[in-house]
Amino acid sequence: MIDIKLLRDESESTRATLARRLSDLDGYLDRIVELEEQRRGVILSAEGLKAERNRASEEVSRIKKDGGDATVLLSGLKEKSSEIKGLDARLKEIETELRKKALRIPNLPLPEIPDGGEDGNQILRTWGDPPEFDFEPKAHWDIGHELGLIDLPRGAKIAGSGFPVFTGAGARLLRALRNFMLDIHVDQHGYTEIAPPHLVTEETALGTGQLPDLESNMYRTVDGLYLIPTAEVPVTNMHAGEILQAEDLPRTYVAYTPCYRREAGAHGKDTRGIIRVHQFDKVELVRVCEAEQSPVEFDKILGHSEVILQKLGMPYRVLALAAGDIGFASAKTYDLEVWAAGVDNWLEASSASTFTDFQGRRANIRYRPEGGGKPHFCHTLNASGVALPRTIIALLENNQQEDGSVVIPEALVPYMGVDRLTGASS
RNA sequence: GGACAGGUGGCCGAGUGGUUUAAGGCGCACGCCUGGAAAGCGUGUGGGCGGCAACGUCUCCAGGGUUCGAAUCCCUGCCUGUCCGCCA
Repeated sequence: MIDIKLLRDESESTRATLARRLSDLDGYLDRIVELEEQRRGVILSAEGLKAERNRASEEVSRIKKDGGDATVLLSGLKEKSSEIKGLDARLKEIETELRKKALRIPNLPLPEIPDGGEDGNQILRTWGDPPEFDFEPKAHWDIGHELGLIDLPRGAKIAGSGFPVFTGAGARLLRALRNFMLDIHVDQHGYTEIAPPHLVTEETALGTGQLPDLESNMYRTVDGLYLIPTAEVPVTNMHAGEILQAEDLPRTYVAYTPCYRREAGAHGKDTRGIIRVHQFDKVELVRVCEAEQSPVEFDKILGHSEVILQKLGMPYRVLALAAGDIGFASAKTYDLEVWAAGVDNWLEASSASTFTDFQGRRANIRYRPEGGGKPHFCHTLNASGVALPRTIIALLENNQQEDGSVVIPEALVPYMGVDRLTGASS
């Protein structure tokens, strides 16, 4: 959520920063500032009256105690009281609209990120070399079908397109990758493992910023709960409404969960196979830290994601997203795109973001500074560590052999139990 | 799902309409005492909003209502506990 004081006191620079997102918010911002002024005016009048009422009430109490008659005083109070009630109702209206509007303002992009929309994204560096083949590499949907790993038609039969079924060694591969990633993040990077609920309340989805912006991208149950689109949502919100101690920060969490995305109207290009699906598995990293620490924390969390791809030997590149391309809640996002030889493309396998105090403000996650003092909003960060389907795509496509088999990366062999997928076991 | 009992500050706990602008205790912080510590004594100790500040105001699970005035009375919801039912 935007800090309305910023909008009020540093209006021009704040508006200029928001304008980097390339969406027109001026009307909204004007209305917010207007409402904020009204709000303060009403508070001023209401509180003045309340102070008078409280003093008079004390007086009534004293008179009654002494056995006196307070009738005269009471008749005047009745009017005052209804006036207060009116102002309070008005205040509530204003605050409701103000909150509704403010919740739709995206986060302020950090100064260092590139300008522009998707075209402004910058490739910062590349790790590893795309593999060379003496034959025409196949796409993962063919490999997955031939080796009996992925059954798309049956998934479509059960739940519709975009719901893959993993079978045999394919299912084992998911399990192996999940455990491999969790082990690294827990044992080597020091994250606390979390197994969160997969359904969350509306308030929770508001806290991390999926609502109201991405309403159409989430599955909603008849009970009003939402299926999580990422573990970020339940995990970050664990601390909603809490005041943490600075010395307990950063809090670092890793969670494996399925992710559910409606992805309305996403048919067509780049959606074949399991590139873009309605349900997929992901290992997610979340860090909650003090405000000053978030730049350092960003480098850490990004590095932790990279380790996974490096250990799996997957070529990838790091993309700095432009201000017009980052997500609603993000202040800065780097994507890790993994190379996939069969589809001949870079695929986003991880997205690392810092949300500065945006989510902290929405979910009311605060910390008390060392040495005491008023609480501050926490900064939150997350990164995929990493998403499974695109890792599987890269693994199958990059490691395929001319005989149709797929070599398992060495680091994953202990988890898979075999060093090669041949289709024999599926 | 049904019945009953509850939800008060960091924690325990008192409080059934008016100095509760929340008693008391624990914890914590500071001070006194001490060679040092413990004990003891004293002082302080939540959050939000408005205000340059003084200060004001709100906050006893949440939201409505009654009243001049609500932690306290009424309604709705959420959560917790116990028992029963159902169930992986």
